[in-house]
Amino acid sequence: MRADAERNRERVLDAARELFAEEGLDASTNEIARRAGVGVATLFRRFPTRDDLVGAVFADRMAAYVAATDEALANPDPWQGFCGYIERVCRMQADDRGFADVLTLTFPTAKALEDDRNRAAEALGVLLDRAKASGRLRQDFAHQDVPLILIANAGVVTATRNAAPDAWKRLVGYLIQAFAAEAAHPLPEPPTPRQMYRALMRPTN
Amino acid sequence: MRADAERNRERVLDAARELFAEEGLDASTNEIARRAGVGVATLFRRFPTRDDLVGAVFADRMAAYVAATDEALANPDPWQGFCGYIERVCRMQADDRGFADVLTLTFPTAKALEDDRNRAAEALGVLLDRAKASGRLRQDFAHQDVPLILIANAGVVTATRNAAPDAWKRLVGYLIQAFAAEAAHPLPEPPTPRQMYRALMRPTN
DNA sequence: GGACAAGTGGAACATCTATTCCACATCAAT
DNA sequence: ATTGATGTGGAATAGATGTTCCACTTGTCC
Repeated sequence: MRADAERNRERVLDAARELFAEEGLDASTNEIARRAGVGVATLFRRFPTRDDLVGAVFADRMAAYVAATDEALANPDPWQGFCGYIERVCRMQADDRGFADVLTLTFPTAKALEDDRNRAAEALGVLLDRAKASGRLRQDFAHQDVPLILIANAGVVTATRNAAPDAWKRLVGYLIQAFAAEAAHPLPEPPTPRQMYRALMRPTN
Repeated sequence: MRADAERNRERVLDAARELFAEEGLDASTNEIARRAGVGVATLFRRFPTRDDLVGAVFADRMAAYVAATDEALANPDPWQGFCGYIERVCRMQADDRGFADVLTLTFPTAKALEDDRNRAAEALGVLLDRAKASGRLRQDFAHQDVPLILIANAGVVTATRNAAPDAWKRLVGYLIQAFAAEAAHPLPEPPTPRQMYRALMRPTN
């Protein structure tokens, strides 16, 4: 690849990162190209589909997402590890609206990110089991509750981003208290893993 | 107004009610007209702005929303009244995606609905005070937490409507347990009423 | 049944966005 | 410096959607 081409590729990635963070995954390609200071053709030659662009832009964020589970597991206190994980991931959503979309919308989003998502899900299982075994996380907490939280948080983050950028902390604060074993009362059945998978796979919107 | 015109007006309202319920407030005007079996001009003559249409379609839903606070107040148990209210309003969102939008998006939505919203907010204040006085609702619950719940629920409802239509019950179950005084631990500050107002007034999306 | 105000459908216009195309510019190997 | 592969910008195409316009139709009142 020619040196100038590589430079332009980076400029597109930077512009896309910015715009996705501000406006979510549906930022317009023309606007990305404009902000990058290149023609639209340049964008499309490097990233023929939207997925290619999204995959490239969020590769590092997804790596951080996977790393978050590992760090949570590194915490000697299982409950603190769990709480820290939830807070951290929700903060990542608050900091980047595009990333909030990536976490709550699998299709038609980059295959490249899928692997990371699966790896995160696996580590998450261990984290939850450990927290339950410690007695602090309620026994009826389900894996599927995690994407449920992420979806709820994504809604709050999107709606309050400008007017009340910390509102999500309040929601997460309530939820974490509800997850504590001491607060446990019977709950409605969680969605099945398959249902939740399909919800995440829904075509945009 | 001519009799046939009145008939067409009803057909437009019915079609809009259906489409808004299925697809949310951003259903296309052309599609509404098509489903109603009338030309687009007919729709626009009766409802020159989107607001006029939205206001007419959701007038009765908003009335039901106001009535929900009254019914909650009619419940002799303040805590049950509160819980029933939250569940009921969230169910209304789940049953009608357009209504979920109306509740979480003030602008550019119908002025006509604004009055109802304010009336509901007033009755809600009484409901919350009563529930707190009973000792079952935590003292640090804020008025602003109600729209926060509605926003979170709207996100879940929108995302899981097809794949896991009951997922919202799980979220609401957790939240209600977190609202119980017995579970109370310190929380992040709630957004100010003014912040929350501005979040609801955000231009669509 | 005739007249005319009221009402109508759908074409037309204005925007917006994604995507493709191509005449021209630039790089880098020689 | 030449050359040709590589890369470029922006105009053009295509497909949505909201909104307006107007030649034609229909209801209603006499």
